[in-house]
Amino acid sequence: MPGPIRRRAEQARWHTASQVLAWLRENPGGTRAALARDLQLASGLATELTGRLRALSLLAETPAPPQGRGRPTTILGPHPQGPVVLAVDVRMADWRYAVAGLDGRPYDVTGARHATRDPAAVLGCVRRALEAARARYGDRLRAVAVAVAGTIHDGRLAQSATLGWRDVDLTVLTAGTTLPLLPGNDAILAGVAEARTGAAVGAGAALHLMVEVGIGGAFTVYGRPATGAHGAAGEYGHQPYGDRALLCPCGARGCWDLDVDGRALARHLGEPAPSDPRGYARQVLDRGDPAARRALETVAAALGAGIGALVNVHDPDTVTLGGLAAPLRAAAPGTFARAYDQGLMAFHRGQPPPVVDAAHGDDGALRGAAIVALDHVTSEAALAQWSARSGGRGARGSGAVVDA
Amino acid sequence: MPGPIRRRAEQARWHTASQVLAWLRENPGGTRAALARDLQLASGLATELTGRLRALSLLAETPAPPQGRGRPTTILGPHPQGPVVLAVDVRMADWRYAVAGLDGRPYDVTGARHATRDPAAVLGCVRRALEAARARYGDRLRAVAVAVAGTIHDGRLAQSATLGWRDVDLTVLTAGTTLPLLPGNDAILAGVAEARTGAAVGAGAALHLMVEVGIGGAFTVYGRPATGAHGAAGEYGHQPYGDRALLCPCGARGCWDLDVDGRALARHLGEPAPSDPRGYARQVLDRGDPAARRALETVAAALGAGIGALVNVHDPDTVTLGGLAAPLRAAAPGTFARAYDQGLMAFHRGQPPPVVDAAHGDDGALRGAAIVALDHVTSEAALAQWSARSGGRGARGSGAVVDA
DNA sequence: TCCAATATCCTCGTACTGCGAGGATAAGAG
DNA sequence: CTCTTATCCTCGCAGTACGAGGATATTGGA
Repeated sequence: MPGPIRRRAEQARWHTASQVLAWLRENPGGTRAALARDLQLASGLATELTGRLRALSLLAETPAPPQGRGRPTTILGPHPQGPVVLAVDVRMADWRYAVAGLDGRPYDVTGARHATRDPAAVLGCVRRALEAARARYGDRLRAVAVAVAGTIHDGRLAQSATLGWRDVDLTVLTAGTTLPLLPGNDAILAGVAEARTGAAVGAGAALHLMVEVGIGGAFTVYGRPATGAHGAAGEYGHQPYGDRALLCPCGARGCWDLDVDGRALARHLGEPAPSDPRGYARQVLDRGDPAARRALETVAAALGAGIGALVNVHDPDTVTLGGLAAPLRAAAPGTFARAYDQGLMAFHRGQPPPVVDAAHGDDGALRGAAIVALDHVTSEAALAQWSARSGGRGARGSGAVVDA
Repeated sequence: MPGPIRRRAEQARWHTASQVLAWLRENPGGTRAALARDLQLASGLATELTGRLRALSLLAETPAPPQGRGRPTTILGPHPQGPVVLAVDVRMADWRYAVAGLDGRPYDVTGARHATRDPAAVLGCVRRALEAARARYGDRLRAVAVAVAGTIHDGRLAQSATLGWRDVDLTVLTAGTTLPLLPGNDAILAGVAEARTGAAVGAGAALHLMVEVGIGGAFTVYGRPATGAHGAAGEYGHQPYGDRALLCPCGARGCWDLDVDGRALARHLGEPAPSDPRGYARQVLDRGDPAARRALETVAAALGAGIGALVNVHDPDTVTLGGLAAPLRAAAPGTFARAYDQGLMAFHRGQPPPVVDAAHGDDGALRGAAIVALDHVTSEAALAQWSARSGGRGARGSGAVVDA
């Protein structure tokens, strides 16, 4: 078995606790009895575990409303003094952030438009939000995840066509703190959100595609993204599925990017390249004239054909469409479906993976960031740290619920 | 944490044992002291574990030749009565099989040409080999892995251009037995072998590409292949990187397949489509005339460009070339390198993943099959089964080496 | 030849996690 | 008020892992 071999001693004891917290996020509002059933915990262990986690401020138990006969159970939830994470999404025109506790529900979602798109200025705003969260939550703040509309490479933002940034160091966000920083591509994080809590729940292997300016995406396996060696995987927009005559800003030729967004629509309509391809595309989608419809057909065909090709690569259970991809398909569903089918290898055509619209809309990346940060916080190593912080572990026994 | 939640009770106790056996395969001929160091086992635990595994016929310990001062340690190896697996590789013109023990070294490699390519006849031959192994090894035979030059989909062979098969049920190989059958695409398994024991050792994320008839490949993360939902991932040959005017037998247009193998060479040379594209390509590689060289340049460019595109998708640490891919690159290294570079997104060009020739040559798929089968056999669940078979688990203590 | 140094092995007491039986508890149903 | 049902808590037991301390086997040098 390859991969990093972990030091067992300090982590093994947190394995089950980590599973419990993971279950809590997958089953918000779940009861303790359901937990014991799902995880196949012996009744005694359920008592001990919940008691321990309660003592560590990781879990809160509130009496559940009785539902039929039998002794009533308790509802599990995040502890009011438990760890929280900060999730940030830096987008083209604005940025947003939210705090999330162990149940995964983001709260205090706040946002602002960029005053200027200068990297230092934008990151300064994010840093201030982080400092505010640190002031408010103190030691409870355990991780920061940042979704960016651009390519991440070894923790740096290698490039962003959307923001016009190149090689920006993101570690300044947490410099001087011990907070773990988890930067990620927005499309990848949106894919994570779809796979965990969105339209691809239940799919083991899921492909998410998101059109904004160009196209990004993510392939997830059981909700974990394939990020590659440096976190730069999923650059589907730079697959040469398109017209080789077209030169992409990325330096390659025939990039799919150029065939599926507002720039493609403008080209097909014989109009000048739009400065805001996303807004332009939304506007073309609202037009009803035949020329616009023809352009949309062409783009939907390019989208469908490329998705078929990516299904050949990844063999997903489900494909989800985010951003403009959903309305672009909706504008020409028949053309899309035909192109998709024709892009598939024959044996896929019997039962092609369903292509469904994303469930999280614009919130995908933010939610994905929260998920990734919480994954980090509920890892065995992080739980061991948290436990050390709050001074030793919960005592055995004495598991009586002292009520909320 | 997503993914199938496993029943802990019966498997937890085999976790460390599974790690030990995995270590054994990664460190053939390793000593017990090295094991304890690498896995950070307490000295007492190392004694108990090796003793237990020895009692279960999973491990053999032989006195190590003393190397310096200090009490000599023992060399760990597979037990002579330990479990074995059967690895099979079904190729275009022939098929081969081998037996492997827990150290992963295949032995008794045997092969034969196909008398006929009829699926039933070929599978009959494999089945007879399997029966022979069952007769010889009895209960010690614990898994069978079969590499096939074709697309696997939910355990069936969906299609094979190489063999000319369509929708062949492979479960007949083990029907009537309780042996687990692990079918796999040959390129994927060769990629596993490169990642674990070949040219991509040490690379976390590795991309393997193999040209024979068309092109197949695998993306592996820490030696585990991304197989997709049905095992059909990695069909890079059917990416529309090529000329849209060309119709592929798979039903799609512009498949990369058609640009990188013997069929492409024949097309560029104005010769009729070869019945044996692989042999034809080898022959063109041996010709020195300018026309052949031009054709090889074109194919090398198509190969390099496509690999660049796939690096954009997967972001691997290393790329390995198997089958004809290595000589095709060698025939026009400059052209290949340029096309590769131009296919990459700009930020990859600073430190592009190295493209290296595969280390296992023709043995890759067979070795990969052995690796996958041994992964299965050393899984926690399989070890629990093996232990039940040999009647209870090894006694505690009394760990003295009774010498080989 | 004998002794110190070294590296490893084995033994044993301790700690912690997890199991599962048995009884206690809190509701609804009649 | 009692029976049924579902859940919770207590408690003894089993298994894995830790780590200290001593035993053991070899080399190198006196």
